[in-house]
Amino acid sequence: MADYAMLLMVRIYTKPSKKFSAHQLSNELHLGYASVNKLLKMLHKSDLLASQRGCQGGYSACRHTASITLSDIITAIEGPIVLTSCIDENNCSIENICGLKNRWQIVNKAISGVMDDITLQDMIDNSVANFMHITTKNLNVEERQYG
Amino acid sequence: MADYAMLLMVRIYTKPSKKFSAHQLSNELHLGYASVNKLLKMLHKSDLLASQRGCQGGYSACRHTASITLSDIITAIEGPIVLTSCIDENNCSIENICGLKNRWQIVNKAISGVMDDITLQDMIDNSVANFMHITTKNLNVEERQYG
DNA sequence: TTGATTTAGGACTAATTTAGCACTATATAG
DNA sequence: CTATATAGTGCTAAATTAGTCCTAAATCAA
Repeated sequence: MADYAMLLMVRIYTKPSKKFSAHQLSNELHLGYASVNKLLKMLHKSDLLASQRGCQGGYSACRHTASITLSDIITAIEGPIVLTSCIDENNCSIENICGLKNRWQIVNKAISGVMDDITLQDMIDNSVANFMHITTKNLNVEERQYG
Repeated sequence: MADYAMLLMVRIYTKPSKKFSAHQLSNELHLGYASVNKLLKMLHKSDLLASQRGCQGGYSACRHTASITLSDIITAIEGPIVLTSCIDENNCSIENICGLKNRWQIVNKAISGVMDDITLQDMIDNSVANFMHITTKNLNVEERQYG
């Protein structure tokens, strides 16, 4: 679902001055109306979209694309990013036996960190350059395949 | 489940010369026998553990801890790491409308890359030093909280 | 004011996924 | 031969998730 949400965000933020109704987006992107409707509500609740009710209303951009991260969008739809249950909950029955909690926390921060680095602007701009800070920092991505 | 698998791996690879039966690990780590049994089979199938059947048999280390990554363990239990369905499957019905596939691929590689950088050795060693290459490269982790 | 449109919010249902369990076969040591 | 322990497969139940539905509230236009 988070990928649908990203698609909606890209569509709306590509034309920041326009208002988009759920019906319109559903038709344009060939996604089910009910799901689109629900996702838009969630994105608005997390302050990632402005909304206006009533006739001629709809959803629209409300922030700068560079200030919205992949993390923000995923969190809005799926809740906090947690690799293991021991991180945000305190219900791990084997916490004292396991002893890996602090290391999982670091791993989790590393993953979240990557998602914090990727902005909506990166997703809107279809150029490799916008991803260089990700690709060169973390891994061996062969850039030509995205050129 | 992947976190349980990691726990099993850490336990077994901490004493590489020993053989561990599923019953023994289940008791020691307070995890259900059936689940432990299943996970060990999967880890063996992915060549992350050696196994010996029969009386006095069990599972044991079969590789170097530095050559086993978090990626390996997660993949063994949960299959390929894919953020979005468009990445490994070809069943996305809106692929031509969406246009974000190549960017999702990069994001996915970034996440996988982090997990490729973390080894079983990192998880076994309970020191911050072993995670420095992750923490300093990717993000603003406050190191003191893990000291 | 009335009606059409469109979001807000919550509840409910159906589908999928996942965890947990059971059973049979195979291998090994004593 | 027997007890132990993994290998492999299939099934069941639980939990999660996707998708639907309904009612309320806001806005615009006739």
